[in-house]
Formats: sequence, structure tokens, C-alpha cells
Amino acid sequence: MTISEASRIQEQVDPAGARRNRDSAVVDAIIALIEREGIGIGDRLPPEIELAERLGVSRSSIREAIKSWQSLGIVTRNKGAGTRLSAEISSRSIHLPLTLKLEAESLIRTHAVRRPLEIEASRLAARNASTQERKVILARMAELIAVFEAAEDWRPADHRFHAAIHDATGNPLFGQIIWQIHHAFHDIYDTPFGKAHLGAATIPLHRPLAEAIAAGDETRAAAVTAEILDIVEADVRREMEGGDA
Amino acid sequence: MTISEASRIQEQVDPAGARRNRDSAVVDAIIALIEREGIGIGDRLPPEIELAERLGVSRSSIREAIKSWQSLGIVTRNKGAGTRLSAEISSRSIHLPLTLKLEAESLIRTHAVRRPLEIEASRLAARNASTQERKVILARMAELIAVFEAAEDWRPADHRFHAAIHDATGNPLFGQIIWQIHHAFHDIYDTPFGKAHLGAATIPLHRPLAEAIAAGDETRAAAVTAEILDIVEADVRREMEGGDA
DNA sequence: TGTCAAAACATTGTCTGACAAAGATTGCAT
DNA sequence: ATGCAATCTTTGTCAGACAATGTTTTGACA
Repeated sequence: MTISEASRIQEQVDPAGARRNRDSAVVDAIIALIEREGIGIGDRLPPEIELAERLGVSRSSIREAIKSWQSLGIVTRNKGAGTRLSAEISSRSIHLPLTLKLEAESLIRTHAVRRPLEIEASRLAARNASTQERKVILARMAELIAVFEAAEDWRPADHRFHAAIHDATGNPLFGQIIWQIHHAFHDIYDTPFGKAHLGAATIPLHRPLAEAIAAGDETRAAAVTAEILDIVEADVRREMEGGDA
Repeated sequence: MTISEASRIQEQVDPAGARRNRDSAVVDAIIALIEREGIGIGDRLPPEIELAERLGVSRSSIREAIKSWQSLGIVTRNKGAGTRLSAEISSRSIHLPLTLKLEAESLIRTHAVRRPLEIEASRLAARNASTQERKVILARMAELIAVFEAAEDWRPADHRFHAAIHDATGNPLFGQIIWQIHHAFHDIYDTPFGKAHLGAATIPLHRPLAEAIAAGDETRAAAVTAEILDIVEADVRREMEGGDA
């Protein structure tokens, strides 16, 4: 028995363990393969035909398994280009799909959820950030303000700044949830309400926020974050009314 | 042209509007069909073959479209029995798939996210609840304490109590997100850490919480909620260390 | 006539094979 | 080297078949 034969057998979908439907077994087998080969975010998965051969199932089954990952945002597929991993996945990943109804109120409601999360994230970052992470936050703040004053599009820099705060909480869930909430809406309106850059008035406030976190002042970090979010919410409400009228 | 022919044409997937991939077009077409036929939660969808014929695409395409709904928890499929809608879906639904990594820290991390959401929910409930909703919260609290003092399983009553608070926020997202987070973990450990009823010590605190919300005292509602969550978190940490040792 | 088991049917699950569409790569001419 | 065309690779869609498993109907029997 050659090595490749042995590995092929090891890779095959376990038919005995398929007390659930085969689909779960295929998903598990692909996850195991991903872990074994060390495929990370941005890397390509093997093509469907190869997966089908190695796992001993048909291409349809592979497609259906990967299809579910696509809708969960774990992979992106492109004709001719292959399938790439866009989020971490492992046997210990779980997925909680939220379905919510998009209505006039949705943006405000989403904001109401984001608000306590962002405030808590700022507080935790002020408490838990390492020296290195505090430096990164200050640096991102400097970049953001520079871009803003140059009158360029400051939103990418804004995202990087807030991502640095989320990283510094020591709890990746904050970043994930906030990012996904943002992402879900970004999918729908590319720029919400046309070209309005909501929250531009908050940019100067990002300096005291960064400084409060860097100084470990939880209370002040939370207060400034609340202030920023209030301004953004006011902007959103104004745009909504303006759009309706 | 017969009526059935006309409706068939009306139903067909619009090939011109398929600037995105066809899959989105198929999904949109099925959603339109669901809305037109008034299919609600628990109802059966037409069989795949019929959908394929009516929408003018192959059964594989139908399957892949519905597959993505399955992974999002919108439908459940059963061999021989058909496909049933298990969540509301409309052209105005959006889906927020969260993927999180399950590790030793997960329960604590999840709790850290739940904490600000629950506190904010209590605050909003105290501010926004209608008279009727305040009555419901008090009633649920009374039930909970009765069950607890009878030494029965109080967790269902606990869920109903907190669900009443979430309902009273006026923002369904709080209830959805908290419930789904809870549900995701419930899927994995049926009872976390065996039969331990974490947070039993918090039940007496539910009375002042309900009363604070009923009285509209935001500050006190938030404070009591924080106290409850602190006790639960301490319980979780104790169990985790006990389990490791 | 009522009940229960078996047969027929309906519906999703999987497989095979084929071609289309579009990105990636290669090789050639300049 | 560069640009362009041909070729290859990979995902997307289609068609048809059979398997697996609920659901409904039928029919025998008490």
C-alpha cells in the first residue's frame, strides 16, 4: 500500500458514522482535510473534482456541502478561479445564522444593538489591552485623522481603528459580531443613503477615545464611545427623515 | 395563451436581471413565489421538481438555492416528506451568519457579549415597556419564583421571563441575538457541565429586577441585571475550574 | 364496518456525465 | 520583455437515473 493510497483511505467519508445525513459527514470530512492541510483564510481549497475523488463522493455532494459554507460566508467561489476560504473554520467552529427583517427601522435597531457592544468593547480594551495594542490603537487613530483632514475617504481607516479596539478586548466575539452586523448592511446599500458619509462629525472625537483607551481610563473610553454613537445615530435618523420627506 | 401558461411565464427566473449569478435570481424567484402563495412558517414548499418546472431552471439549481436556506436555518428538508419553512422569509429579510470558534474560553466569551446586551435590554425595557408588558414581566417573575421555590426545573420559566423583557425593549433584535447565542450553545452541550443549574442563586434577584422595570427605573434595572450576570459568570468560572481540576 | 399491514406513491438525497462560462496560464509573435 | 491569442482549469448549470425514506392508498381480515 502506497502512502497516497493510505491517505486516501484515511480521508474518505466515514459511511458508518453517517447516522446523520451524508451531508454532515462530507462537511466534517472537508473540515478535517482543511485542518490537516493547514488551509487558512485566503487560501484556495482543492477543486471540487479533486475533493470528490479524495473523499469518495460525487461532485454534487461536494458542491452542496460547500454551498452551505458559501451562504454562511465561510468561502467565496469564483468561476475559473476556485474556492477560497474567507473565514476561519475548524471542527470547533459553530455558526449562528440570524435572520432579521429589513424594514425602515432596521438600521436604527441594529444601531441600538451595536451601541452597548461598542461601549463594552471600548471599556474592555481600556482594561485589557497590551502595551503593543495600545500603541496600535494610537497609530490607527493618527492615520484616521490624517486621512480625514486630507478630505479623502476615511471609512477604511475608521474600520481599521475600530478593529484595533475590538482586537484589544481580548475577546474576538466583539469584533466578529460587530463586523458581521456592519457587513450585512454593507451588502445591501453599498453606501447607505447614497454618498452620505454618516458620522463624519465624530472623527475628531476619535482622538480622546484612543487616548482614553491607551491610558486605561475605562469610564472615559465608554463615555466617548457613547458620544460617538449618539452622533452617528442622530445622523442616521436625520437621513431617514430626509429620505422619507 | 392559457392562464397557467401566463403564470408560468410570470414566474420564470428573469435571465436579464441576472447580473449577479443565477443563484441569486433563483433565490429571488423562490422568495417571490413564497410571498405570492402566502406560504408561512411550518407550511410546505412545492417539491423541487415542480419548482424547477415552474421557474424554468434545473432541479440542481433549485436544490443549491434551497440548500443555502437550509444552512441558514430557514427551511428544513426531509426525505420523502418535503421541505418546510421554519423561519419567516421575504424579500426584505437579511441574514447575519456568525461563525465562532468553540474553545474552552467560548462560554465566558459568549457571556461577555451577552452581558452588555442584557443590561441594555433591561434598561430599554424599563424605559419603553407598555403597561401591558410591565404586567407580563411581573407575572412571569411570579411564576419563576414559584417554580424555583417548588424546587422544580426553573429554566423554562427563566427563559420566559427574560423573553418578556426582550419583547418589552421594542427592538426584536435583542431577543433574537441573545436567544440565538443561547441556542447555539444549547445545541452543543445539552446541559452545560452536566446537570449543574448555573445561576440558581440569582433567582431571588429576579424580583427586584422585575419591579425596577415595572417601575421604569432604568438605573436600578441595569444594576440588578449586572449583578445577576456577575453571579452567573462566577458560577461558570467555578464550574470550569472544577471541571479542569 | 373498523383496523392494520402491505403496496403504491411522492419527495428528497446521491450519483454520473456532459457542456457552458469565465478566470488563470501558457506560448507565440512582435 | 510585452501584449495578445489559444489553451487549460475550475466553478455553474443542466439532464437523467436510481436510492432512501416518509406519506397515502388499498385491501384483507376480523
